[in-house]
Amino acid sequence: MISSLRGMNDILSEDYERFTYFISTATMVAQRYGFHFIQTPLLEETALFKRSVGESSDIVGKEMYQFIDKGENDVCLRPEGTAGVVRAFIQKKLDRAGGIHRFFYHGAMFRYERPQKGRLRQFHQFGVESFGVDSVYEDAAMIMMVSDILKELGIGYRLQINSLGDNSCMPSYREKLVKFVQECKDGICEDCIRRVETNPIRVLDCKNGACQELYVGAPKLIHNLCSGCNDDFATLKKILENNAILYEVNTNLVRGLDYYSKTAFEFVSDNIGSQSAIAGGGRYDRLVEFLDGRPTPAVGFAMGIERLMELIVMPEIKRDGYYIGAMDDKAVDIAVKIAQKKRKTDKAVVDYKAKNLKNHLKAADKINAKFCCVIGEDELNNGTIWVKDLEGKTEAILKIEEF
RNA sequence: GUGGGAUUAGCUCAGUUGGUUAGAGCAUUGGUUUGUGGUGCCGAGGGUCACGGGUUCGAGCCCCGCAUCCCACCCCA
Repeated sequence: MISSLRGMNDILSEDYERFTYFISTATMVAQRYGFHFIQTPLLEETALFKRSVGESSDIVGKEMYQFIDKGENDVCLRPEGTAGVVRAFIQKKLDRAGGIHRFFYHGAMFRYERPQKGRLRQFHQFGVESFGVDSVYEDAAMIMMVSDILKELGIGYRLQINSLGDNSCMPSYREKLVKFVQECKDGICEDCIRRVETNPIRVLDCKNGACQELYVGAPKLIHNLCSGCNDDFATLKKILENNAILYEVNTNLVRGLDYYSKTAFEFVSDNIGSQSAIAGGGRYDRLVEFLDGRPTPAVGFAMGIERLMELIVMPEIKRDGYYIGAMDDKAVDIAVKIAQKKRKTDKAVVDYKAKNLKNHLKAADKINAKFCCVIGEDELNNGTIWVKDLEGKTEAILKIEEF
């Protein structure tokens, strides 16, 4: 037997119901905020991710499905969604056109990781990207959008926010931090020694307890912001408070992708195990320029659909459509004909096997039909059909041509 | 990539110190009180015990390998 590749799952029946329910809910909310759908390819030039996500990140460093195609191009399956959207934005010259452009997307992402619950090699994200708005109100809108989606789906969460600073305050902070970490170098873990070289900010969210103890006195990003970043962060908190969004400031919150600046946020659930981040995002004002576009402020987020699917409270399934059966083989043809008529507007399922009324009712109940319709001996003789509303428990005998 | 646990019917799981034909519940399916369901009763089908080796007279059970899932690390959504 051939089975699916490790960390790559089929989505069917009940899972698919959840999946589409999520997509339609998230789409509805994104459209309410004025966002438009965008679809970008699953396969992109490897350089796109190296330049945007950053070579120091684990995603690019060791988790990409990368290969040389038949035209000798270095390509890879997208490990995240933002880079492709930004690439499309620039390629369509929307950076030159100016104005505001708001997109949402959803689709498969690929990372060669060791699978776990809530962590797959092929997984799905829903994300939005906003270009051309530098106001921190847009950052807040991102957070409120995620909050709205989660509320619609009945999902509880904790929101953590932080500010990563911008070009005028981040570099000097980084120097300060590197200096601090190098002073306590002897006590820190191997990973942190590597991080100091590659991406020093990442030491802050090291999970190693010994490291964390050493970093208690480390300079905090939040205390080293320039006045612009500081004001924006204060404004962001105020907007969230005004709109009744609960948050906690996590000064160690660092986004895993290099392109973020200023606002960073993460939505966390306590109910799905260790892969607890269900949505994350922030501002990335420098990325468009990095990818050869005109400097354009931007902010966005992404949600992990498989992680959310575990948490979604599905609305109650309502009885729907017609079940049509016969108690005599001679009536099956009539049942099929009726079904074809009903299918112009409704769901109709025919049982091709003659059986007694009780069994028809059982079968109709099993498929959650609203109406159980049966043609028995009497009905066959009179040109009628017996119809029972399984919800209201009322029944009637109708002329077939009137049904 | 590192460490740990699990894998028996479609699903959830029993299976004694290695010993005849591997069980249950649910699901599926047939019958039934001769035209009233979601909640009766009786029956049936369904398993190379993940896969590949080994030890043994004999392996679902012990040993080795391998795959997948789960957990922790790592990473992140």
